[in-house]
Amino acid sequence: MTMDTPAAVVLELMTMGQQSAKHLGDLLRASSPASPHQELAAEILRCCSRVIDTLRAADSGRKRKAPEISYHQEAAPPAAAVWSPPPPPGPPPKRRARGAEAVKEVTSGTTTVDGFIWRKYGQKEINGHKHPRLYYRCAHKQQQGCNATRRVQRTQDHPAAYEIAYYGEHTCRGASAAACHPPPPAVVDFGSTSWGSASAGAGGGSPSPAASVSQSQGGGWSSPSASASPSSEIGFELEAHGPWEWRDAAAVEELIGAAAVEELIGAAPCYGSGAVTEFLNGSFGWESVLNDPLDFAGLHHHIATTFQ
DNA sequence: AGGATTTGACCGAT
DNA sequence: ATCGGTCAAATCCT
Repeated sequence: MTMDTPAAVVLELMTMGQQSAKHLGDLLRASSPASPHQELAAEILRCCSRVIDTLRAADSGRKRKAPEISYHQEAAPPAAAVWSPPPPPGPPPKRRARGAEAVKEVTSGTTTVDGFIWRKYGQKEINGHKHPRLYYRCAHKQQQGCNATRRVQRTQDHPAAYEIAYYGEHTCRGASAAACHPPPPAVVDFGSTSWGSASAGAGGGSPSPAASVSQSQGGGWSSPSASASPSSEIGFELEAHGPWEWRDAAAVEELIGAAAVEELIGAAPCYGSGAVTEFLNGSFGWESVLNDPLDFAGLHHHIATTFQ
């Protein structure tokens, strides 16, 4: 891997972060051996290590593991989540079997931004659940016959968290991916560690009560002001084969997670070798990259920041 | 007016 | 028989 790829940039940054976290842990241990903050430093270290491991694994061409749920709020979220395998050949069943395999994620965020435009088509009270389950399908089902759907269920124990199950493949993302995907995020303000972007709100009635960026009707996108105030909450989502979302400042390390890494690898635009330095001083040219539909046509990459 | 969402009904899976 | 996923008419919103 070379520094020519975003993955390489991420790897180097994460390695630096890993060293910093280790240093922080040492400092905390030295100043206060019983400090509970050491665990925090250790957690950061673990996150960095996971990202690095994943990056290297991805670089060696390893495939992702079987589907699993990613818990954004949990202390030890799994490193990866994937789409369900492609449906078997033949006409798709009109109704999927109960408990059919799905890609699930639990997000603590108020927004559910995954780079796709979803249209709500149903809502149902579910036994044993206080909150109704919401049903969405890809907005491009009509034009492109995309069969991807998702189910959003507010979790019982964490009302602010949503469990989202994804079914089916986005057939609209192939040759006409650009038509399916919203334009890439417009603003990235790395200089203040706030990552700006368009937030989907998915247009389809996603549970996005606090979405800070609106999506204009018809799939158009508007962007947050570049001068928006910095945020302590960072939302970042990348989508390779499934949706990802991190919306917790404490999970910034998770932010550059496995999906991000694979995403960046998939993107593989060429960056200069000084990218890390540029990143750190806030001058890294992400914005132009993110605004270049050519780089993102085949990608499902979304970066979101909620300004508070 | 056209598109998006809501909501009751329908129907297949269990 | 019940549950849950989808349909589609009604309604809302821009």
